[in-house]
Amino acid sequence: MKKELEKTYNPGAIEERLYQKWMDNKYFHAEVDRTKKPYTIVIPPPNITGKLHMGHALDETLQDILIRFKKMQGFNTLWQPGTDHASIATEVKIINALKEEGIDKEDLGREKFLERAWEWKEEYGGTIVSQLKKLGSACDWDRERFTLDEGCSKAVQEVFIKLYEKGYIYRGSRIINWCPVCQTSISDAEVEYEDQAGHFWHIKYPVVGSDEYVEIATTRPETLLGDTAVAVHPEDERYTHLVGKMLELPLCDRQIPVVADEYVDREFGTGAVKITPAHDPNDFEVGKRHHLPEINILNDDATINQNGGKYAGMDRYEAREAMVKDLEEQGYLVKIKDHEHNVGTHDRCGTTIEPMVKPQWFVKMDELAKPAIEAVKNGDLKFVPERYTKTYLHWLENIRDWCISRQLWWGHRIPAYYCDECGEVVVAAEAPEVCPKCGCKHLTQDEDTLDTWFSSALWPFSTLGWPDKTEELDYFYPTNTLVTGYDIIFFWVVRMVFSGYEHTGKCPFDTVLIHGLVRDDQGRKMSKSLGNGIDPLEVITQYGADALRFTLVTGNAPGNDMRFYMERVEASRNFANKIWNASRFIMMNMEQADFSQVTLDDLTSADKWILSKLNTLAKDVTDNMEKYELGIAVQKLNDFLWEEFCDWYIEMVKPRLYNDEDETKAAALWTLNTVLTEALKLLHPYMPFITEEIYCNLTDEESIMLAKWPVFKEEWNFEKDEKAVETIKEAVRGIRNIRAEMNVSPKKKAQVYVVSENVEVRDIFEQGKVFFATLGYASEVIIQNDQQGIGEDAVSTVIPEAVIYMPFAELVNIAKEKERLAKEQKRLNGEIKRCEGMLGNEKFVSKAPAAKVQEEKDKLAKYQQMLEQVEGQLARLNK
RNA sequence: GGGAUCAUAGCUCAGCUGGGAGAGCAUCUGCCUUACAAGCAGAGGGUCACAGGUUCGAGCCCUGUUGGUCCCACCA
Repeated sequence: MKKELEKTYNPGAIEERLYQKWMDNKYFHAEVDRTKKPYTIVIPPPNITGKLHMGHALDETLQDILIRFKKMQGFNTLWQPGTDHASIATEVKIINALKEEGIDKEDLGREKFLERAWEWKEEYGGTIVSQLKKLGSACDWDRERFTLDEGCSKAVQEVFIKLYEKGYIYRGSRIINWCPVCQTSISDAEVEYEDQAGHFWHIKYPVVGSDEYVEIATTRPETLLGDTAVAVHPEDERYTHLVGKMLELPLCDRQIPVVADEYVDREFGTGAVKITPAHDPNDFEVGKRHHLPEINILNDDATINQNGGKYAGMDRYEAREAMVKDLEEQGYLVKIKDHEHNVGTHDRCGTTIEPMVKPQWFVKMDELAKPAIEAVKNGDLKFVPERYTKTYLHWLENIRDWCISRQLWWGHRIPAYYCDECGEVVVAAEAPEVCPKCGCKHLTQDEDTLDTWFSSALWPFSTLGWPDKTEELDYFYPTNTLVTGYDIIFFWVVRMVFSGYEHTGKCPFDTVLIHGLVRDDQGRKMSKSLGNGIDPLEVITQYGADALRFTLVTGNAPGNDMRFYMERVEASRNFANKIWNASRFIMMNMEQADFSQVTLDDLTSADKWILSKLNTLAKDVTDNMEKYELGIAVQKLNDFLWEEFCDWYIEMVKPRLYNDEDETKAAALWTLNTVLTEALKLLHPYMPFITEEIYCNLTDEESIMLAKWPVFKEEWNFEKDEKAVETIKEAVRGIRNIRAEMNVSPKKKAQVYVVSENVEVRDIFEQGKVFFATLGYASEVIIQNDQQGIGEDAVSTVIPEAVIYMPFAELVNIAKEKERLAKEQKRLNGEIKRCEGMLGNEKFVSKAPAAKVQEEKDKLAKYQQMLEQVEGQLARLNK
């Protein structure tokens, strides 16, 4: 007994139930099964601080589509889920939460702070997961992981020690990016540059023992306190005589040398550059070359430290103001010019970063980058779309060492121990009991934790059990497709690839599917500050997860940004409703006849036509999906289901369904049922909920997730019938067109004469007679080979090989009809001219493929024949 | 400064290896036709940014121009 469906599709009523069913039945769960080929995706782990946003929704939808598709294709699919501890993002949130309670992080202490952090993780870490479930994500939740869980931590430790022993991880005092608000170092990738309106302060540095002075220009006058030289270009004649001389550093009781360095651009500014090795990356390099001292003038919160004399204690910007004032008063300030410059900010908090020299841990990148570069060159790794290969390569080929230590508590603590006595550094999994060098027992672990991306870099294999040699790792790794946004290629993709090669010897995935950003209706980034974000959960509540998913893959090519607005979701919802109602219609009719004995021989042309179309659809959709052209695939599904299946096939079949005497009724039902079932399977990856609900009601099968992916079947390929039905469609469209233009009421039925001299065409119409009643408002269809019995007042439409006549008598507006025919005449003449032009071109005929030439010849014949008919009609009316 | 990318219907976007321009929304005209008005039928609307080139043939390939977006880069 088939259940009846409700009149409109109500996603809220079924989504939760179906997801629960999938979970209960363990459809998402994967086990090692050597008889099947694996297909694996690791989820880009969302931050535990996160709330589901549109970016996630897009990312997860793409992955879910691939997983469901591959599962139906027979792969043993694993979608490995999990979350990221997101060290800095989370730590900041917890600090803020503590602040509200009036608690300071330092006062609380590391241990207690971490307790709070774990509590916090338990409380909020589950939110994002429950939200992912609402989308329908077929993740294997039994295997859920966390970047800070035991296994992942073990992997991190293993990697750190291994790289340290290999000399790829080192500790050193180098210039790093410092965030004065978050009070931690950050990597180059985390610095976001933005153009800011600023100034150029021109300042005089007097030459010692002379009246001369050197004028320098700076955008950061406060760094003057840390200057240890002024550099000029070695070939700059303005300054050559000063090289080696000493300058008086204004406001400070110090003298600094003039050095010559090729780094200086003579054309820029005054051609003389103040060198502050401790607070500028370039100056740092210059300082190293000239053995200049590094004077740190900043505290960790970017206030001036004791090296700043009277300015000590001031904030960096306060000090700037005060110093400029003093410089002016003392006559050192030459001028102030407006100047736009690039300022580095911390991508998390927007604070202007301060370059500082600090002891930090780094990963040496040159060797590690090599296999990652090789991977795309030898084809082991492929980007979709391909253009992102360049982005990836460019970054790797210009990579600098990666600063991995962070002055944070929430994260993997660096497994390095320092001897309090002799300063020996020990890197080990366990704290050493005694110092291996001096034997004392006083060792202190490094206070710092690792960059959060250090652990995510290992995600594809740490989640599968690495460093242990697990069955899962052996079977599911390397994974297949990685789906992520172009904005984290540097942060994550690059690091996973070189980590994969280094630690497992393999590329962690073969394809990276890159998607763009989801923007608002005006093309702006969705952001909290703008308040223009659309909450995916609200969209799901209002329109259903299927509609949201459908929207996110429709009309978009891989790697492109998309605009998101509610009208698009409504269109998707309408499509879901269309499927729902078509299914409802079919199910209502199913019980009226037994179609279990129907064979292909029983099918009519219409049945074969739609079956054949479905067959092609299965092939096309599969091809598109294998090429990651999901937007195209979904468009084809939409067109097939809505136009071909609903608007044409179902309408064509109705007369047969409503007539119990009709011998082909069972065949119609069989076809309706078969085509719908197969089409639902093709649609399932995109709209998992509605397809599951209908499929189960329709078939009594357990789940569409267990169904086999439809493939092209030679026995469902009916070219002749496809052609025949297309001819009928053409005729019906012609009839409708005339009626609409003549303003004939749908209530007024009319006779339809089909005149064709071609027996085969007459035969097609003979078989298709039944369709004209409902589709073409025909009261009677007369098919003949001449114009016998057709009144002079009949209107007509010409299609290839046939003319359709409709006697409307009093309704006909002869003038209008002539106009219509004249327009058609003109069109055909144009087409003929085009064909003749091409065929008259000797080069076309000789160089174009023969099939193409033949095609044009056929078209020409067709148009000539039609033109003749149209002109015949005109002549008839002009009589 | 380097690189990527975009410019197609009123709006938002598709257009796969070059072979007669498409969708959704919007607009206009008819229809409550017993699956669906979240619907049906019909219509209008595009020198595919501009200028060259390759080709029998270009929205698609090449060069340049204009305008927009993004990424990278140490110009103090």
